Amino acid sequence: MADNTDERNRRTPDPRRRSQRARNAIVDAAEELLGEVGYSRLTMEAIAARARVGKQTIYRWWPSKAAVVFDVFTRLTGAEAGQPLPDTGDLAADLKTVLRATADEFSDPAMDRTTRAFTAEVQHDEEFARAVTEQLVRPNCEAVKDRLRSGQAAGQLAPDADLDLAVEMLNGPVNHRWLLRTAPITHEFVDRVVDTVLRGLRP
Amino acid sequence: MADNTDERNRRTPDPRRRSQRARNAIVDAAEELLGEVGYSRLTMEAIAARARVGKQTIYRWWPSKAAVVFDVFTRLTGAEAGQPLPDTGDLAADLKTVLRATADEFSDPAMDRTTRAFTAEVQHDEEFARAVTEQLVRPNCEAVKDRLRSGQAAGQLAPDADLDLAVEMLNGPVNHRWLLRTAPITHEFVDRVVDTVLRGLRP
DNA sequence: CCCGTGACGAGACGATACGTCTCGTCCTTT
DNA sequence: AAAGGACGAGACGTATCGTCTCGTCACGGG
Repeated sequence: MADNTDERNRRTPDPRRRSQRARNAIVDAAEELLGEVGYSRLTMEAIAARARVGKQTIYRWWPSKAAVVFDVFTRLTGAEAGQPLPDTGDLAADLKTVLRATADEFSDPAMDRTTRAFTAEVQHDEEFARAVTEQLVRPNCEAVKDRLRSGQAAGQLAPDADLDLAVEMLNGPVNHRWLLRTAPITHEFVDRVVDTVLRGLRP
Repeated sequence: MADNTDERNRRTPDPRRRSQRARNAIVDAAEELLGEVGYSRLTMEAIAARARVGKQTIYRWWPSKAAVVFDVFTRLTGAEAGQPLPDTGDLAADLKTVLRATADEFSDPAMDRTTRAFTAEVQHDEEFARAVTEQLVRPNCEAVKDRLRSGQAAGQLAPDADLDLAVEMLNGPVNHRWLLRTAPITHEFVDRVVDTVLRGLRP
């Protein structure tokens, strides 16, 4: 406990000296390979080789394969996470806009593969699950909830409507359909989900 | 192409000669180990050792680790898959009964671990996903749909209500909450889901 | 009823990928 | 200018994979 200087140096490298070149090369390589061979056959060694990087450089900055893929994902989704929803005054239309975009993302093969890798990892790594929830899921849910709150204030939802429930009822069906691949996720489908939820929660 | 007798003998062993003892021991061992170390650290070698079985005996009858866990799962859920729902005349009550049972299953640690293993595997194995969908998901959805149809005939749902949509809107939110561990799945939650969906789809 | 086919338990085997480590080089901070 | 440390490269021991090869024994067709 006393003198952990050695250990700290070993465990927490200096971020200021981190090579941005290597970092990008690694995430690039991971993204490419993810598309080529899928998550389960994605290996750290292949990422290192493709990125022309020592394996240690990966392990120095990322604790696991999942963490690397996490960065691939956040770069794909960009700054969009937690972005507030449009507010045109028409609650249904705004929700449809967002959910349609989600549907389109799910239909994009690259995004699909990455998101599945992700979902799988969330299942057997609870720590990773927490990170994903905090940094991606929660912000998005909050953004939707904000828009719902504004709609509620405008009298488009019952004053006592449970907004957390509403969020889950909007996302759940879309997610469920994608997860189990029961049917394609069309705009028509998400539109109907929105309509039904709003109908169920209106004043 | 011509003479594949050798290959056939090798590839398709005689099911009549299959050892029931070995089969049970393997599924038992897999279930135990799944509970002890989790799916990602579950190995074929450990299963074979615990079951006192040659590895080849596992590979002879199951193509993958996922397939073994599939059998663990179907044995846990028992014959319940595809069972018709109760029909007391009160659609909301019947749906709540079933969804509460689902909620309780999700809360059982053993079931939780197995189901997560499952969900993860469904993500990176499309073939496996098909098997799961056909043999577990579809029958359950159909059972719910049947009950909804009967409720629709009784005038409790709009005549033009989309029953496939309804099924997904019932299961989706529960599944979503469990999947992302956003909040505990209480009876109150599933009750509200049922109420909201029925309200959204009533005549 | 008995022979032969083939499933069984056990484990050796080569192949992969893991995560750690050790170099020598070169960049960056002080 | 010096030093510390991140870098690329790859060797290393370990773990697990899926296949294979034994010798044994039980089942089922003749």
